[in-house]
Amino acid sequence: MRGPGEDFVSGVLDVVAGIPPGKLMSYGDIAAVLGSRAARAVGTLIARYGSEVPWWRVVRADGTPPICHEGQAVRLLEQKGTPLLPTPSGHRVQMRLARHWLASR
DNA sequence: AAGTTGACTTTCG
DNA sequence: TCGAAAGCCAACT
Repeated sequence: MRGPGEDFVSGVLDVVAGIPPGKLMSYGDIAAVLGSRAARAVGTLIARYGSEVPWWRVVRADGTPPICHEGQAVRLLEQKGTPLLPTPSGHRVQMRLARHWLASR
């Protein structure tokens, strides 16, 4: 899938859109699926073009939600039934349970 | 073409 | 467990 016409942006959006409800993926994981380590680029692209995809299902590798919309992301995740873990600093996602594996890693 | 930026990751203290 | 620094890659100017 992802034919030759697909570029990095489309690949990222495609992977994010493919994350099932209740599951999560980290920026690095998405980059890995695309065959790259550009986790930062993934975040930037989602911020720009991810308005139509479930970006709240994409979190950092340590399980903390996106730095820009953490409060909103937590609320959405909680609403979607994602297992959250309360921390002294706020909330954190249990990647160990909710991580969605897709090829590689 | 080259340098800067960024919704990141990992390692060290 | 938390905080700071270095590393990496794609897009933007």
